[in-house]
Amino acid sequence: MPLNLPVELSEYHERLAEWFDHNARSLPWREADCSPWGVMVSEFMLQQTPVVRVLPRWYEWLERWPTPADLAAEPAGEAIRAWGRLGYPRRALRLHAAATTIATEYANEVPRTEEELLALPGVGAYTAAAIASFAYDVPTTVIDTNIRRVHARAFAGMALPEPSLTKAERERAELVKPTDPELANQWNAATMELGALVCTARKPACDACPLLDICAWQLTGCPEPHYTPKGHPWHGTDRQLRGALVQTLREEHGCLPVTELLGAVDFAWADHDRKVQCLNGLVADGLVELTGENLERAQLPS
DNA sequence: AATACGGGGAA
DNA sequence: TTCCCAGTATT
Repeated sequence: MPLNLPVELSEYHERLAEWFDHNARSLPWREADCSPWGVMVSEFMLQQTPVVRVLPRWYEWLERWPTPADLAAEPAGEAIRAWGRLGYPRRALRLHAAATTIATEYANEVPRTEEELLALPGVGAYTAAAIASFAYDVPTTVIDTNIRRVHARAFAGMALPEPSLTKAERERAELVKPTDPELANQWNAATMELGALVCTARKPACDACPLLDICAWQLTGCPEPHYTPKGHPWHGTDRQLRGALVQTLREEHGCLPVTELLGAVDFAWADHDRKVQCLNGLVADGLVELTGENLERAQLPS
């Protein structure tokens, strides 16, 4: 891949490192005394959920469940309840399952290699790389939505990256990463932070960017995106309905008659059949459990 | 390669 | 309203 940069790569590395030193947010999972488990919990919570919403939940979780075994010792339903409204509660279910594996198969220590991490439920390419790099200083290549956007702009002159991650992007990310292991890990964190604070999707603060004069996007006149992202609906969807059902059970400690559960969720667009379908979907996903002689009661998994 | 999967806050 | 957020798993 021809990068054809206006300056040496090391110039990008040095500028971003300098910027990161002065501008990085102080986040608890970045503290030197944060455990790999703390990093892992943060990475699960941060999958599609912004930092500001994650922070309070993260403190609660780490205080209540300081190690994977502490979480594994409780029912999965407690994880779903403590997840609150972070969204995608299956993440809580998978984090609980991953904690169980770590407690039983890894002596309660979060694994260090990407291969082992990838085998855990809820851990994909990004999360495995992030835990390895941030918790264990493994100088691997981390690629998240922020890093993709920074690379697309700074190195390819594009307003936005392609809708889905490409092989070319992965190769480029390898190419631009510092060779020095310590610098590589800082580069991972710094690039992500630049994307979150300055090189944002909506209205980038280019005047505050340390790469302004060497950014390919700037140098080509900030072209518009070559596509328009398609938003996905929310109101009237199964996801809204499922979310309301789970939230009802979250607030209800213990079990609830199914009729009462369905009655508690009142959307004009959702008839009884639709609610039943969604409830069954939640049961199939392991997010809800039916109990009683005729499965007439519902609860979070015990 | 597409789609399902939550939820809230900013523009 | 629309778009975005430290994505993953399934089809």
